[in-house]
Amino acid sequence: MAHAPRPPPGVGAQPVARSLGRVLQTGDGGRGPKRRRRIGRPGRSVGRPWGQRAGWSACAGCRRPSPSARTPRRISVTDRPSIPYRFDPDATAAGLQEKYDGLEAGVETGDEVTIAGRLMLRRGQGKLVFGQLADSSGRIQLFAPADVTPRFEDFGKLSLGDWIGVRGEVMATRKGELSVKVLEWTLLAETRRPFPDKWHGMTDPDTRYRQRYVDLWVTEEARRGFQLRSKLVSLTRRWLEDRGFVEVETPVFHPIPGGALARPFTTHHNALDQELYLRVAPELYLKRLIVGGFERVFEIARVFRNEGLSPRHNPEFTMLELYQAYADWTDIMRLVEELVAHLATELLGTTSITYQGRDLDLSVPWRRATLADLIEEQIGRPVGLDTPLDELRALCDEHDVPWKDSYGPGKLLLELYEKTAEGEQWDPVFVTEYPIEVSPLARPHRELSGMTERFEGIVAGRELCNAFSELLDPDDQRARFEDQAKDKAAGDDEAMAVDEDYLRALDYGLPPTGGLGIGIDRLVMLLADAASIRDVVLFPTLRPEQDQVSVAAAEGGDGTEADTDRVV
RNA sequence: GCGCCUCUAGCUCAACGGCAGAGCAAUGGACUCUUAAUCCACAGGUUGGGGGUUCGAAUCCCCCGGGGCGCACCA
Repeated sequence: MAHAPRPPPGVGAQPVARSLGRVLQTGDGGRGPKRRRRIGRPGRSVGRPWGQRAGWSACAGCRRPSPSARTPRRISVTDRPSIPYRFDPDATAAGLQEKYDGLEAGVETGDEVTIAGRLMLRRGQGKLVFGQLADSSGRIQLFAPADVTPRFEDFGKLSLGDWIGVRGEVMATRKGELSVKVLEWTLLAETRRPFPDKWHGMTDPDTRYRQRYVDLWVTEEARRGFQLRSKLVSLTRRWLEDRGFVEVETPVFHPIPGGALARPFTTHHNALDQELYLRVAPELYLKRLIVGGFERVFEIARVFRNEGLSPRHNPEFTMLELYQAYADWTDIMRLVEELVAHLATELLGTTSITYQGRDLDLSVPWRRATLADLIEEQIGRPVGLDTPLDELRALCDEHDVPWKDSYGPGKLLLELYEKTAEGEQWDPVFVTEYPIEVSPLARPHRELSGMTERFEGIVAGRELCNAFSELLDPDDQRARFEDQAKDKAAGDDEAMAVDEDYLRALDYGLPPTGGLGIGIDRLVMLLADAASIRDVVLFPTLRPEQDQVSVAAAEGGDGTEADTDRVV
């Protein structure tokens, strides 16, 4: 009710106020609950779910237009106390659907339950109202006959989207629809804004991302995706803990950004008067922990990269990184394929999945192929680190791969691979043997000079993980850092800096270690069949809405110079 | 950052140089078994913002803003 958009101030409020007053009047007229539920802590009587409310009738003359919403208030400030402080549902929609599955049409069970949720559909039938209540588990029909449901008139006037609590009897209608016959009900929250079309829902991506709270109620797939994400993370933790991995938390603020080739966000700590970077990877801290004696560690780390947005990139995203002492890259390959197959089996019941309409086989073992082999598959010519620079450059030109004079053969190979081969992969493949030149933290290959024991897992044409036998040698690491620093000095924003403390840690001795980083968002995309990373990130990074920017500007400025360094 | 597309009622969409419309939601009413209920009535708009062309602009052009996709960068 009262959802006419943009009403003139003060108009349209009267009838609404009156009916609303009734909605809030919870007098039970002799039809009180059989068992009064006690809520609040023992000894205190803070609001009773079905009890009388004081003050509701005072609202008729005090209505005024809502300051923010386009729709007028239906509950005045003085009415607010009639919303109970607690509510105790003892059943869920899905739980009832499961428990009473197959209940015969017309049966009244005599079982009373208390449920709560949003009213998502409503169908009036004169002296009978049908509703559909949605909670986090699912939906169930409400059955409200005039001679049974208290404040029947008001029940029929509830807005789609209102939260209500209901006590009622489990029954099946004559048509066989499982329902709860409403014996008591109370308003738990009104919606002052109309919900989107009950059939078409919400399709505008911008609105879905900005107002995820609405999207989650109206878009089934959205809920499913995020539930899957939650389960995936939980299963991953359990799986790793079962294998002796210890979960840790390392700093988000890094004095020296490291662990990945990426542009960091910068910020400033006032008390330390210190520039800090938001981490682009937790890698160097986790390897310090191996030095410190944690033999198997992992972190599910939110990381931040100051780079473009795309359907596959969000500036903040979640990486699982893990490090296992005494393991090498082959151990990590097995770990990755087993973990992913385990997650697919647990979440989807199979390793034969469909992604974006195309079959995808995640079953173990995954294919192994060298980076050079995959390039050759695409361009029909063998290449390697010993291919003359001129030839590699010519090949790049031939395949529209841009290159710079500073690129050595390793970088040229990587560029060729990424532009010609990576996107062509579909079923999982471990791409092995990355050049040292492009792998500043990976240990040199035990047999091939110029190469590292590094691999990436590619699934559905995109990188899912990056892993290697870790570089142990402090002198080699220092040399690699210095090469990176040279690039950085030459203007490469993504190059690493020399991290003296990390080198000191290596001086104390890092044992042979296998390490891994998996993009959790992309893994969820794969298993949730999501086309965009924004479908698996609850609140993806967006340009702020205009009026929010002005609010932020007005509230900012506490006089410190840090204001100019705010990370946006 | 560049290119293409897009923005119309709360939501989903029409109208594509000639009176801005429909369905759902809302509002008033009818209905005791509905399933996106149905039926009657009623209301709802600075067509993202600004400028221009035109007798006339939601429609064509320019600028600005939001978003989507692609490229670039990356995971």
